[in-house]
Amino acid sequence: MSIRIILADDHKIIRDGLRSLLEKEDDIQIIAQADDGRKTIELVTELTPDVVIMDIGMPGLNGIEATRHIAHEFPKVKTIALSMHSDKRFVTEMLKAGASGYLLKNCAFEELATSIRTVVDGKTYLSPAITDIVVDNYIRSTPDTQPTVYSTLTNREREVLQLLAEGRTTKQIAIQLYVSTKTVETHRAKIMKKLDIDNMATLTKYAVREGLTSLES
Amino acid sequence: MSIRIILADDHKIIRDGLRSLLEKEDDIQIIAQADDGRKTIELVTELTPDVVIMDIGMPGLNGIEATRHIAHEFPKVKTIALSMHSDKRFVTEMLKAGASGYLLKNCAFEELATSIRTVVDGKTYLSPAITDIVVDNYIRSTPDTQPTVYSTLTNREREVLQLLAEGRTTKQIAIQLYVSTKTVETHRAKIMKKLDIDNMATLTKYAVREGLTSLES
DNA sequence: TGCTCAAATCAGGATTATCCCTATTTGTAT
DNA sequence: ATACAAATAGGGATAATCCTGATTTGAGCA
Repeated sequence: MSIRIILADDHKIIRDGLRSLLEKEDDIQIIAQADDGRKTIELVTELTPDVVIMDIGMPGLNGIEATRHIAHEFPKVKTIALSMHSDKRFVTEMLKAGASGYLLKNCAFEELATSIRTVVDGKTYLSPAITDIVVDNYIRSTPDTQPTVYSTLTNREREVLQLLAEGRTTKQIAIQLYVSTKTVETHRAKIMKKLDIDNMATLTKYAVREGLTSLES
Repeated sequence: MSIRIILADDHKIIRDGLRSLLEKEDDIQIIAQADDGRKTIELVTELTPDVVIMDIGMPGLNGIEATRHIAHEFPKVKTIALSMHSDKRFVTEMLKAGASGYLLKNCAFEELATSIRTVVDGKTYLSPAITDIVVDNYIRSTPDTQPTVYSTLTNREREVLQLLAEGRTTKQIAIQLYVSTKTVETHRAKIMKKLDIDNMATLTKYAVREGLTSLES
């Protein structure tokens, strides 16, 4: 009895490629494909597959919401997230939603096959890069709260980060906050250390992703 | 004599999938793969393939710049753009850069195979959705309503901007481009003057909006 | 052919920003 | 009462930035 799989990704050629790869495995069988979250849920309801390979970024209903729904309604159906992002928030949300695996799109095919057999076996499979994030998060987490990257920054640090990401100089920020430039420097250094970022370009992108500033201007 | 192809995409599993699909075609042969623009150029120089399947969004040197370089240095090597975007600006720039084909990632595999044979035959292949854009543009033949990074910045400046927005230091960029740090500084200064931007945060946002770099990482 | 101009390259020197380390004060939770 | 994180800030070394000026190369054109 082979493992029955539904592929969900909004890019057809990627689905085709994955199908072509998976067809080579004797114990794996693609039974359907979907290009958005809603379609995926319909197919799962109809076919109850063993595994869903789920892209995160899909139009309409995204992969995270679809996974949440499937995990709730069909606990036996395992979901493996296939994502371009190693962004912590996506990982966190996807795992909270009930995914049994999380793979990055730059992984090798062997990893996909391995992950499928792993989740069918009732275990969790994560890409190595993802494991790092999850472990890191676990180490930092207290029994009570599950701190996100966002909550690791203090109010003052977020304030400074926002101003930095809006393009202000250290001096301007110091004047605006009525502190010395050295203080602003210290805040920035702590922010960067906490986020493991060492340049303004990456820091700016982080701030945009976190909604602290917009892409405009 | 089969068609010799180089695959360039920064996601390994996508390359694997495409390879798996293309291997089924008797007249098509994958001779190498690359995960960024610079590597692609090196491989083209070394192997002179018939066709390069080129992802647009790659780190370091992006697909548009790589295509421009290849089309100029190796006119016999055909490039097919494989993109998630149907954004007019990407299409325009990719075709201007010298691409012989433009496919959307949600196309069917048959289209990819067809496009390869079409460009080898010396013709141009466009996804239907792309054809609409190009035809629409041709009919109206209006100049671009708003200038993009491609009209205001030189090739070298765009290259530097992309690296800056990816978080590289001046020194790293100088080393990568085999020029002095002073040269990189000059490019950056010119970029900022042209765009009327005076800080890295705003410059990074600009690069993201223009598609030179992604928000991730 | 010679001219012009933009693009790409780089230097010197002055000014700022950043990095790394250390330290004090203050509020808060136990 | 104490322990700890947050906010503040300085000193000194290193690196980036700003401003000015200069050379080379190639493309376009009278």
